[in-house]
Order: sequence, then structure tokens, then C-alpha cells
Amino acid sequence: MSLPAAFYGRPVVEVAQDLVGCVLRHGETAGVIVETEAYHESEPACHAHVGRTARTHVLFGPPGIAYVYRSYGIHALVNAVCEPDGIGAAVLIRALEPLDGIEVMRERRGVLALERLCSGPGKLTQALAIELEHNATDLERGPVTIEEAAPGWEQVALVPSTRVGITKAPELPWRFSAAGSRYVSKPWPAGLVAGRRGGRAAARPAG
DNA sequence: CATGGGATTGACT
DNA sequence: GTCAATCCCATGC
Repeated sequence: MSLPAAFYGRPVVEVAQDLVGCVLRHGETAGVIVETEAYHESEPACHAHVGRTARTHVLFGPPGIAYVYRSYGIHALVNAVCEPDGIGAAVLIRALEPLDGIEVMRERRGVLALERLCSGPGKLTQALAIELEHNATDLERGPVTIEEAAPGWEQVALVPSTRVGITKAPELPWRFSAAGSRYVSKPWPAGLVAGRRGGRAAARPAG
């Protein structure tokens, strides 16, 4: 079942943590969210920091809406708008553990390894065929939806770290990764896999 | 209207 | 490790 708007209408850092373990779905493809980042208008790394513009008005709208934008002229990045209507904030979905439609994802990505299909914000949108046309669409009604935590993922442990690829407000620990997951993006946060030795990753989180 | 800068990725040295 | 690809949009003239 898709998450209701009220789920998103809370403090964005809280929602970013609660979204880990939930399922992002588009058509026949879906994956468990294993990495997120929070962005809020009060800090300069957030697109909403500049105020309402043609680009950012979605961020200031009601929660539970998709904010999709193009990055570096190549990739589409997908976010979930958070906080009450009028506050500009969103959670960036950074990585998924592939769940459904894996063969379709492999074709779209031109990659076979499960660990590489959705281990980055630009990779997962390519794997799920999420594009700019999905900007401002409703995440409860679809076509792109986010469902409640997958079985076994309700209590997943999180590893906080600083956000990736930004130059402003780099010190905020607003990136959240599922502990022990092999499907998160690089750079891996320190302590992602407790007791990791010889580069061998642990199994997926308990559940 | 011109310009500059990305919430990235993959190929290459 | 370095670097190019390539589009949208915010900003400034």
C-alpha cells in the first residue's frame, strides 16, 4: 500500500530515516529504498533555499509529491516532497535494493550485477524509467509510488553520514544508509558494515 | 538573452 | 586518480 501524504508531512530528517526500508515502485519495476538524503529550505544545499521559482515551486507544495529534476544534464534524480504545505523540503532517494522487474532493469541499465543496478540516484531512475515527466506527480496515486516498509525492513538499522556531491552545508549528517546493505551508493559511509574484514560485505539487514 | 553551475556516472590514465 | 558528457534553470545584464 502506498504511503499517505501525512507520512511525508513531518520533519524531513525524520521522513528520510523512515523511508529506508520502504519500496519505490514504477510499473513492473520496484526496489527497497536503502539510502536517502534530507534537504530543507533552511540550508543552502537545498534547491528550495533560493525561494519559490519555476523549478522549486513543487518543493513548497503539499507533501507526498515527487520532485524530479535533471542533474549534470544527464540524469534524472527523484525526491519525495516533505514537511507541511508551504515549507520547501524533500528526501532524495539515493539507492535501492532491486526487488521486482530485475530483468527489465538490467536491460535499461546495460548492467547485470544486482549491486550496480540501483546503487546511485541516477542509476535507480534509469532502472525504474523515472524521468522529468514524473515531476509533480502524486506518490500515493502513481504512476511512481512509495509503499510502506517491505517485510523484514520495518526495523532496519541506519548508518548516518554526510551528504554526497554537494558543496554547501557539507557537514550536516543527513544521509541515511541501511546498515550492512551491499546496494548503497559510493562513497560508502564509515561503519556501514560493522566488523567488515577483507572488503567482504555482510548479508542484508536482519529480517 | 547569455552565461555558469550543478544532490552524477562511466570511461580512461 | 582525472575528466567529459549534456540539459535545465537561476541569475544578471
